[in-house]
Amino acid sequence: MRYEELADLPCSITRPLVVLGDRWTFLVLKEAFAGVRRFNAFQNNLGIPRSRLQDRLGRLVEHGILVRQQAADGEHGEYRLSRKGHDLYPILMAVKDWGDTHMAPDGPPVHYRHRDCTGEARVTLACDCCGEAMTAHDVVPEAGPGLLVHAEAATRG
Amino acid sequence: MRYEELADLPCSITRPLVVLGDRWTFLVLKEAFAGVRRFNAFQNNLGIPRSRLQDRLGRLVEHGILVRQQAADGEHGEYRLSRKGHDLYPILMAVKDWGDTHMAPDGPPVHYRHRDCTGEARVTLACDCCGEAMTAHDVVPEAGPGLLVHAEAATRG
DNA sequence: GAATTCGGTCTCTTTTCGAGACTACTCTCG
DNA sequence: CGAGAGTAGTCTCGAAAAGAGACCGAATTC
Repeated sequence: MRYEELADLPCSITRPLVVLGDRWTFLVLKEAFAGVRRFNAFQNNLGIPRSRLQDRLGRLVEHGILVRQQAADGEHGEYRLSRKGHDLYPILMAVKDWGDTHMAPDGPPVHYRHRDCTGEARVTLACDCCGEAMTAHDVVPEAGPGLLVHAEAATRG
Repeated sequence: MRYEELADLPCSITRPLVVLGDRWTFLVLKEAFAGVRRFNAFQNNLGIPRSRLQDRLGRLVEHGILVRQQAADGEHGEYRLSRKGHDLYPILMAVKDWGDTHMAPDGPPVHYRHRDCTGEARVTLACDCCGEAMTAHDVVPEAGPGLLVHAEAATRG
């Protein structure tokens, strides 16, 4: 089971991707952000095989990204985004920005507008200190605490 | 081939994900952003099966995300990020932010620092008009030009 | 000229995926 | 009550994709 072991690496890009990186998971999340909560709604909107959907929803619940709620009034359960799941939104919007730029020859299919404003949601990468916009070229990686802990554990273990 | 057909949908989240959404592609890109350019380097760093890597690199080149460069001085070729590929960086950094927040109990393994500054790279979602920070709750979807063109094509076809 | 390196291919086994039938429970309506 | 519909979830089985690792050919090094 080599692939799953990647989740043990001290890398904050790799670890999420081991959970989220497959055909359907991000698409399921996209639907969740669009307000979808019922099993059949996910299934109909995406055309995902039912057993696959079952699997993915289960994994997302397991990781605390979705929360299973048994609706009060005898209705069927619902899958809702947790706080942790909600925090995934910038990832989807970053994907959207890229899609609009590079895969939408006819212009954006959907504008994601700011409520009560003419503007649109846009993802930016910036320095949290000086606020300057950044690209990959401006970034210098540097060991952080999680790496040291990991190295110590590896030495002991 | 139902899954690939998702790429035809007028959705700037779905379309990129059909290309990028699988086990390895984002991880390959992460390596590319870390400066990796050689086949064996990708393979060693990730532990990805060689045939799989071959496949993924090929697809990324096909989509103009990586560019195959035959090095001038008889050396082996290299895979480099195109402009289009380079534009994927915010997605990876958004994943990184989420990973740091939710999957790094010992703190971030790696800081992505702003060159010549004490700050760190951070992804933010904001309104491109008023500049205010946004979350999923502040977003209202609205039909854009790409959707209309799509609808017309569907009507004709 | 033997060994190595490198990118790449091939083969075979295992895993995952996809399609759709099937189950079980609830609700509704006559 | 009993038929029909809606919903969530399971099962089966053939197809596709992934994984491990051997193999190949060209260039490079020793």
